[in-house]
Amino acid sequence: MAQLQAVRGTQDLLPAEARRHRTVIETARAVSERYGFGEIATPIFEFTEVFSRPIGETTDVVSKEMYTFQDRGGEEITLRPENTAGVARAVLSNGLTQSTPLKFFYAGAMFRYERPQKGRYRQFHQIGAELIGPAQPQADIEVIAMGAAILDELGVLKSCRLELNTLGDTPSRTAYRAALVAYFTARLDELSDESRDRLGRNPLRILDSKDEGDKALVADAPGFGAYLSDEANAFFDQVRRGLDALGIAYELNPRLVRGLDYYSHTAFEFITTELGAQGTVLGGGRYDGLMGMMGGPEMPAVGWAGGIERLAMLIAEPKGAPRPIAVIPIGEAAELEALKLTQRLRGAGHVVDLGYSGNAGKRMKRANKIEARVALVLGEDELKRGAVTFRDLDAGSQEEVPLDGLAERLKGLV
RNA sequence: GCGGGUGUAGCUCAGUUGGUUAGAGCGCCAGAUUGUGAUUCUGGAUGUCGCCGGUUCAAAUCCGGUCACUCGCCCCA
Repeated sequence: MAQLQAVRGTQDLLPAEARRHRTVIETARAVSERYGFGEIATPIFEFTEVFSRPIGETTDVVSKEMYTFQDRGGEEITLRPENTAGVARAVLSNGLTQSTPLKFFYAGAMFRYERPQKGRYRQFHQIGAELIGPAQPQADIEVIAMGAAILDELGVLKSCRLELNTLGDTPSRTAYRAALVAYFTARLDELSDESRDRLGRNPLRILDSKDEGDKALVADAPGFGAYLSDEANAFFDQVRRGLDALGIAYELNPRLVRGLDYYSHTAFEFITTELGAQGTVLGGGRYDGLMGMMGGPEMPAVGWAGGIERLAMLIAEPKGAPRPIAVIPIGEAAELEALKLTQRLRGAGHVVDLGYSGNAGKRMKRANKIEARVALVLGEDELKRGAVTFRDLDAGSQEEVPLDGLAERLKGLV
């Protein structure tokens, strides 16, 4: 058994679970289409630097969570830990910067070497949206609204809150970061080990520390407000006004920070209270710096990613396929005719199950087990008369129906 | 990467202070019913008690390690 386990942090999606995933993806895809987002699929692996440069060498994702390896040709390859960098790379590779705005939707597997937990896997799946080109706050608004619409359509928006923050423009953030580093460096010995570690990598994260000692320090730390430029403030105001106008409720959370370096301005997360610590179900923000960091032209953009596993846990049981028709041949002679009948019915769009073995009783049992709506019994007697015995499995009644009347009889039933 | 919990049949779980052949329900298979399901009745199969090692006359039970899941930290979707 030990040898036959799936690799830690990976899981098999059996049909019931796969259906839930599919519901999430198809719902998101349909909504994004209404917003004018076209689906894009980029490779599951890229050259390592596609991720390491823009995401940031010091981030957790790059420094300890990537699946990186050398391929047989000696290339440094990484399994994508997220898809924004891959999409940006595709935009540059394909020269799409000439035709902005670009609107992309995606769904697919991502890989991060983390300690697995409920809602956190090493191979996990995300849906996502990227809107590349527009610098206007309207883009942020539209992208957030689309995320909210998807959550709403999935029926999970009501159990989520939207947290919103601004990380300001780059000069604002750089100045603020420097102020924070100065403040915490002066109080280094009061800082928790973890936060001391964060000071070098992502000082903004300290603001969200759960350590009691840190919290006390954070309370007196400089606020971002003083460092926000007028432009950044005005931008954030417009985003908020837009959300207000659309009736999208949010809470301001000044401690909401993104772990990836390429973010700026708007940051947001839809968080559910129903999944414990892994409550962020969809999150993102503006990443004006990304395209430039990758060596392309400076080009503003905003987007988000949503966790399919997490969403799949929250949605209601999706409705299954229509109930099947069970075709039940009796006797050697009927086998081929049953096969042909099955094929014909499937061609006409019906869900049909043809059991492979067993006597009539066994096959009826199987029909019942798969919750067939009707059973069509085809034996030698029926063959002679060019008919089938039509058994209504709910009513428990049956009658003989000529083959050419079958379509009519099935109408409205399955 | 750090700390806690859990691991017994396909599933959900019992299993006493270590003591004979490890149990139940559900499910599965077969029969009652070889051309008719659900209900019912009868019978049956399935376990390296997560794995490796140790203690012991004796280990599902105690100890150590390990793997996996899980909760929190961390991080994020």
